[in-house]
Amino acid sequence: MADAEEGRLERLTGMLKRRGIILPAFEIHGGAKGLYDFGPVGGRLRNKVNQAWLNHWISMGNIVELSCPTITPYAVLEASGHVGEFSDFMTNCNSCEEASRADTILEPHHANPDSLTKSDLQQLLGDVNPQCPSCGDSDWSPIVAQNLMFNTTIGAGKSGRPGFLRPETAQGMFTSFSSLYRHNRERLPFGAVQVGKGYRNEISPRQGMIRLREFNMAELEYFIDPEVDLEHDFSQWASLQMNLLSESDGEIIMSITDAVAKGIIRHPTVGMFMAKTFDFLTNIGIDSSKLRFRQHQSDEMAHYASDCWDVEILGSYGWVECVGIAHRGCYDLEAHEKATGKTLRARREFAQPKIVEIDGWTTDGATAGPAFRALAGAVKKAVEQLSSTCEFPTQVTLENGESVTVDSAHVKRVQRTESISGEWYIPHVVEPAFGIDRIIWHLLDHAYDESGKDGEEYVTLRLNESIAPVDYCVFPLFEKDGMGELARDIHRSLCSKFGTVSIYDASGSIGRRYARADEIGVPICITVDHQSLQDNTVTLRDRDSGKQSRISISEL
RNA sequence: GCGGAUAUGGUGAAGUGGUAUCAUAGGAGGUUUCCAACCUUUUGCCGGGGGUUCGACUCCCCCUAUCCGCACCA
Repeated sequence: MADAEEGRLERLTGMLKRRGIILPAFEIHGGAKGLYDFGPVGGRLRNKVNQAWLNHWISMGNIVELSCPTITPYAVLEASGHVGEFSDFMTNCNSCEEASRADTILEPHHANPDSLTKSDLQQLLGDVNPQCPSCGDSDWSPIVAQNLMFNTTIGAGKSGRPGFLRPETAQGMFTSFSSLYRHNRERLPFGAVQVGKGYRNEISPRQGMIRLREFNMAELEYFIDPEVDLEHDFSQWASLQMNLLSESDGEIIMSITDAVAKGIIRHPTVGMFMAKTFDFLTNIGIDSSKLRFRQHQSDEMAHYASDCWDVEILGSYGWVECVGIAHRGCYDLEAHEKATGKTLRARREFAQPKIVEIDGWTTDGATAGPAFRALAGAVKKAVEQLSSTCEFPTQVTLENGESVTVDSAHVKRVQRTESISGEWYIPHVVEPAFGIDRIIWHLLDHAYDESGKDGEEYVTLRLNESIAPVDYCVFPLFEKDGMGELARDIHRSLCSKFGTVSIYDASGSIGRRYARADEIGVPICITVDHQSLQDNTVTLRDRDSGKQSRISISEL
């Protein structure tokens, strides 16, 4: 069984290469690890999957599409935590030049070296001075952070600023929050989607398209008010049993509706995106029996996340994570706020304005200014903290620790009633993130059917019509007597329709041409024969059933 | 990054210290050709770089890529 599966995987990748779907990139120069081409057929496939994905989310009505640069300044990814999180700290042995990870060689000397900062590690390395695992010497170079992101310089020469190729598309959507907020008339919830390239300089790309250095990702950021319980209508998924691997209950079969009701899915909006993700994947042709949701363990989730579910799809490489749906809290917007000092918030109006009685003190600028000079600002702050019953003169302690005497001439009473109509808050984010390459791989894997009609070796790629890269093949039964010309006319007229792709093929026997079309998953083949010349009808042949029907050319 | 295996037409394979064989696919022509039919003809390959040798696809070294473990990781 394993051998048969192995053979299948090789035949599948061979076919993908032979037919121009997925190929190793730059092969004539020896190739490059972790980089793939989508070929003349695959390019269109990728595009259709991207478009289906965009359409699926934009149809929600409150989701907009963004396109942000892949080149990203250092500061953005520093704020997001990627500069720190995506790093390994490396040190070189000065004797044998062997590179080692600092946290690995310090493992015997610290409970959790992974948690240390660079300078802590450097300190510990100097104190312990461990032996090189390779040559036994103890002479280490300074620690350098080796990041899994691709470095680049934005600009030339001295004006160049450090940057990276983005490791995910999400950050651009967070940094665009203000624009999104304005566009959506300052009302939550709303979302933004983006499909595009991401880059990670993986130590070891493996397993074909499963781990790449440049990959296609599609991410959605859905901004919500944490204090509003969104109403999601789960009724359409109520009877749909899902394969769930939950953190507390293990493997269970349950509808998403029930899992949300029981609190297994901790947030209804996460549940809603899980259900809609299921719809998307099955709509484009992922086999629902080879799909499951796996909840992250608490220690596996990023510290800021409150719930995270992966969609795993079963294929030739086993269960592979293809989508992650995470409740990220306010982490991202807050991180960019902290780093920039800009406000990335939404406003929440109170049902009833809050009436606040203010009764206290402030300074009188005319007297306090000359009296306290440079300290006047700090004195004002301190005085505004004083109770309304305070009596002057009094000693106040300033921020810098100094103590000054404030007397009644420096202050004035403040008594007023304020009505506060609302407040600003940092929205929370639910993020479904899709690995498009991995999804495409599984679409192909699930669609690849080697079962010939009579036990013969015959390949059909049973791709869903919505993503099939070629819509029609047009064949003249013979390329003579005018059949070729008629077939070319039909081909041209199909191609001129928006979004329709047709292939004209007149070489080889008709059976061979059907076989070629089946192998790249063309749903419908159109054949022009002698009868076509007389009555303007053609044969339509359906890929999956093989059934033929005659229809008039005008009905195509 | 460590260990192991591999690298020959587009694809899948065979083989040799003296430039390569087979199947399949592709092009052209023929055949009333509807599920990889047939006939003729044609195109196309030793991953890259060094070394040994009169001569290297073959032997040696390095590199690159692929696959499998380990490690790492959306």
